[in-house]
Amino acid sequence: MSDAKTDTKSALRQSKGTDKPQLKVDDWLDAAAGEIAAGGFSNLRVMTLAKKLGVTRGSFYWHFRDHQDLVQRFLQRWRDRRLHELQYWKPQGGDVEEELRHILELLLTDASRNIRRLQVELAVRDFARRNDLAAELVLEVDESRINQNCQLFERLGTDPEQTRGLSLLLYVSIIGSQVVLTGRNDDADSIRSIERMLAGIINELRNR
Amino acid sequence: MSDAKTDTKSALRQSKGTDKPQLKVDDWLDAAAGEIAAGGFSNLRVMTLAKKLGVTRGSFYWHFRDHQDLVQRFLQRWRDRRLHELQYWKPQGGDVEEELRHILELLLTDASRNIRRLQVELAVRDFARRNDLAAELVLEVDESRINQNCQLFERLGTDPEQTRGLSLLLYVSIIGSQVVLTGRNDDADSIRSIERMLAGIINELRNR
DNA sequence: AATCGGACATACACTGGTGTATGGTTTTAC
DNA sequence: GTAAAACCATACACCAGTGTATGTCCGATT
Repeated sequence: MSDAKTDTKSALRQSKGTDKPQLKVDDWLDAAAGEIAAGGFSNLRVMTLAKKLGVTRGSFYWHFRDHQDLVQRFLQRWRDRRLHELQYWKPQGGDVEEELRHILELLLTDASRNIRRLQVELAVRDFARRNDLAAELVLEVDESRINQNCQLFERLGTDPEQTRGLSLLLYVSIIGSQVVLTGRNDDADSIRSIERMLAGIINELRNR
Repeated sequence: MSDAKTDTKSALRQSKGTDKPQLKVDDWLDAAAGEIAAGGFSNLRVMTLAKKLGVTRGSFYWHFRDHQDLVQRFLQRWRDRRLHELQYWKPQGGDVEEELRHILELLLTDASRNIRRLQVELAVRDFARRNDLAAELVLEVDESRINQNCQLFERLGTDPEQTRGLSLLLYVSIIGSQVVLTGRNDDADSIRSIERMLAGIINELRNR
């Protein structure tokens, strides 16, 4: 009996690869991202994660204090990454027209490509409606991204009075199109349509 | 013992009011709306509903087959109501400017007033990402509302080529602003800002 | 080579939630 | 006013999931 157990165990270890990559916290968080993307935060089960990673829950409770600890660390990592990726865009200072087109492409079309990141973001956003920490972090991220937009429009020479409004409109349009259009058959077409619309509007307002 | 029981029971009935309004299906669905608004579909517990309504789960399982039945009927009622309320706006055919302003007011500012309806809508939308029926119904509602917008812009004499794009933009902006801005301190201000922005844009496009 | 801590397994207790069976009590219809 | 139907209570079996305590293996350090 105990022999059989040992057999299956070692076999399992081998099947997981000759290298035995012991799990780090980030591995758990990555797996959590999968679950959250698939079914939201309410679908985040410790058992499921463990099964998915090929270990038992005993491992989990070594890395994390409890379920809530997992959630909090996940949220914090999410915020850190979202804030960090903003720094990455800033330079690029060349032609304004080109940049605008590029930004829109990046924000709308490209964002709907890596569906995983998008699903997670929507899940976090939904979770923020009933979790204080999530709400706080989402607020922080939103604020940063809207400010980013403001800086963009300032550089494009938009009427300063309209800068904030335009930034807001752009942002809510992006989020809205993600919420409404993702996973539809006319997905790409509609996004293109909105993208052209926004580009037209911004040009219109600049040339006045 | 049985006397005591009967006493407490009758007392309880009295405490619930001299009229003893036996529950109908819609009562359960209304209560469900409350739970869903507060914590999403994953927060929809039969026990909680029963406690909230002052009855036991025995009542629930008379009205509904099971938990899933509750969810399905709730979704269907939601769709029916959303589709029905669209009919209610249609006429109003007077001044175009006035109507535009009115529509925007209605869609943005007014919508954020009755927070309950909004919370439910967001919850349904989130649920639609992992439930086929919800996804189907949300799609249906979205389609109808976007078409509604199209009809509006056609009546306003917008360039027919841009009608669809503008309708989409308006819709995703509304949903987006609901997702992003609800429950913030600068809630109303930002919504106003977006509202003015959209009004300006639409006017701009019409006068060309 | 002995040990010590990191990483995981196993087993148990406990909670919260569903579904079902059965019986009791109101309402309604006639 | 009574019988049927609608409505609700009680009690049980059952499951999924968490948390915890304790045991085990394995690699690195000295």
